Amino acid sequence: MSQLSITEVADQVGLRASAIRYYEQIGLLPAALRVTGRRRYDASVFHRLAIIQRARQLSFTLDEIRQLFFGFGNATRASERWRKLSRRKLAELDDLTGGIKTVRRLLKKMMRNCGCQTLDQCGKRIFRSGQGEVILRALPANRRHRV
Amino acid sequence: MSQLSITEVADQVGLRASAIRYYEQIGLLPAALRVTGRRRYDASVFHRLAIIQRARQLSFTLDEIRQLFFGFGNATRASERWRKLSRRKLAELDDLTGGIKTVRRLLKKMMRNCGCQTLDQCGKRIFRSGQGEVILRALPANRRHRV
DNA sequence: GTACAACTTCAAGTTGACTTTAAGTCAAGC
DNA sequence: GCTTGACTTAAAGTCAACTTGAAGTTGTAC
Repeated sequence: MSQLSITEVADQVGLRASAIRYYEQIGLLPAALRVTGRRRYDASVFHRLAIIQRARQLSFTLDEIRQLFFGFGNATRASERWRKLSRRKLAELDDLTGGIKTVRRLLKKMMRNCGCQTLDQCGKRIFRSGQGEVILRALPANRRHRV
Repeated sequence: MSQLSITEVADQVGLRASAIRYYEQIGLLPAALRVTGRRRYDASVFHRLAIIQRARQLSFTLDEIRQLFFGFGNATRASERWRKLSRRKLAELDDLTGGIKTVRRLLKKMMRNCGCQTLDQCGKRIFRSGQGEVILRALPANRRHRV
């Protein structure tokens, strides 16, 4: 019964087969059983993939998901693992939100105050006023790229 | 007087020489005057770079900065160019902020509600509950990487 | 017996904004 | 004449998370 091909699994969870192979390759999924060379899956792969996809949805990187699986002592409860990683991620999101707010403020200021005819005028003004730094750290993209 | 080497320019604006060469290569900076093969700059490069750096700070991509310079009719005022691009960027940031809020909500929910002992338990629950999609589009990183 | 689909592996390609490296050029100082 | 240092170019490397491509294998359908 529970002998699904990689394509069947991929279709059911909305991933490409290549993504599943990739997850196996980087150790996020255990090496699947092979039958005459082809991967065969049982239902347990859906639980693993559900965690991975939920974690991706929570903006965790594959590396962080690896930490979720393997970065804790064996006795550490799943809930504690999630909480630890989630706290870190919330802090990251706070940073990012702060950066976005700063950028929004600057954008609005630019829209309000710039009356330059030419970009060269603009450049001179900006140059004279010196420039501040805003460092934005980006969210892991979480894209479904379906190319 | 106004004959600066690429390193002098780079140091003054806090970029690497390689970044300036790269900007020239992709057409963001006009090809610099060469004296026996070496680039020589006058003060005007600072105005160009000031715009580029301010735009980067506003989270514009190099491609968007190219639009700022070359994507408008010659008669279009600088202020109007900025406003058009800024409006678009603000909309992007709104999307991103929305995505972040969703992720924050989900992270907190996970922290509150998960009491799983094992990740497999977790996986089963998540799998049974089906999964929603959150697509986050990331900010251009704006990093000073100074490796 | 052979065509075909569906898989396999391994390597290389994608994106953006650069950096790094390799190999070469040039003027100045000794 | 030779070294040094600052530059030049073109090409390749970086990061993440995959995808794509090439070349090969397998079981089944005709």
